[in-house]
Amino acid sequence: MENHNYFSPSYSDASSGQYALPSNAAMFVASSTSSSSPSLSRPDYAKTPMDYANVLQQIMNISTQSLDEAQSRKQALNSHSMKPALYQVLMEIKDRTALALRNTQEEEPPDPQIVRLDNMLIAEGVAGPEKAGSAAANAMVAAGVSASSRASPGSDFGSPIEHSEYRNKLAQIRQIYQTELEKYEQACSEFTNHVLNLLNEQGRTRPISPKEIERMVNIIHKKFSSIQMQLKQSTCEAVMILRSRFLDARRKRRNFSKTATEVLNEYFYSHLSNPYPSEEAKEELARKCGITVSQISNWFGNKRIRYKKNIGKAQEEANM
DNA sequence: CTACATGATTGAGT
DNA sequence: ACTCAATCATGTAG
Repeated sequence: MENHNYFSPSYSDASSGQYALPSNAAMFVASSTSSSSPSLSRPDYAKTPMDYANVLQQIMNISTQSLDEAQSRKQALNSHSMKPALYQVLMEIKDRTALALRNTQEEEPPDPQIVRLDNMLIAEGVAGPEKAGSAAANAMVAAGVSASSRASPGSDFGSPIEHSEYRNKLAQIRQIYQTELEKYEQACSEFTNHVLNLLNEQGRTRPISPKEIERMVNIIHKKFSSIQMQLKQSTCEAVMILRSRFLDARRKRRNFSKTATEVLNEYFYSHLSNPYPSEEAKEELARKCGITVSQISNWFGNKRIRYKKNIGKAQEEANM
């Protein structure tokens, strides 16, 4: 109850000092003691230039005060019975003004870009649940289909090596991605905690509403998620490069088996007058050779053009 | 390593 | 949708 009168002795070292309080401190005293001490309830502390001079003088004097004295004053102020109520009011005002303005353009939930990257990483088996190899295999099949028509998985000799190599690299990327992600998350929560502590600390000397804190946390998370997006972006790129390195059939071309070429050549030369197999014939050949229909089409396309070229060359030579 | 063979891709033409 | 022609990128024989 005698909290409020502790302001007066030290601040009134000049002449008429008992009103010369910092403005908020004055409000404090005024609101809590309006009836008991009428002189304090009047906000006339800044009525004359002299009062301003007083305030300034007192501010200047702060540096000469002893630490203990300042501490004890701080404590007294903090434990003032009206402080929570005052802070409550200030917080509400803050929420209604500044924060309300900025709240309007928040809440734009998941960034489509990051969703896209997430989906891709999950599809590639980099993010999401580990499926012990099958993820990589699935990714391979998917890649094959999307890249264009690919060979049937079973008949490709040499592919087991590719698979395991691809899996290894993918696992490596996955590993890096996850440790990095963990690091970011840790840093994020560390930083968030730090800020929360700071805000809690400051909450004792200035009004900070829970909403404000929440907003701050949101901002932090947004910043960190933009960093995460970069990580995801580069991981996606790495996967893409890996994919093109190992899955692009053009890069890892395998010659067809000897028997397959024999079968194809046999068909070609026995239908030399019209080397255009029908859809059914292609399917038949594909079955016999253990390759896909589109590979058959490729082969015949290449064969026709190259046969023609060879014939032309041979005739040129014959003419000479 | 070079030169040629070969499967796949691309773009134009129909 | 299919073919042709050119081209790419690898496989392989010398």
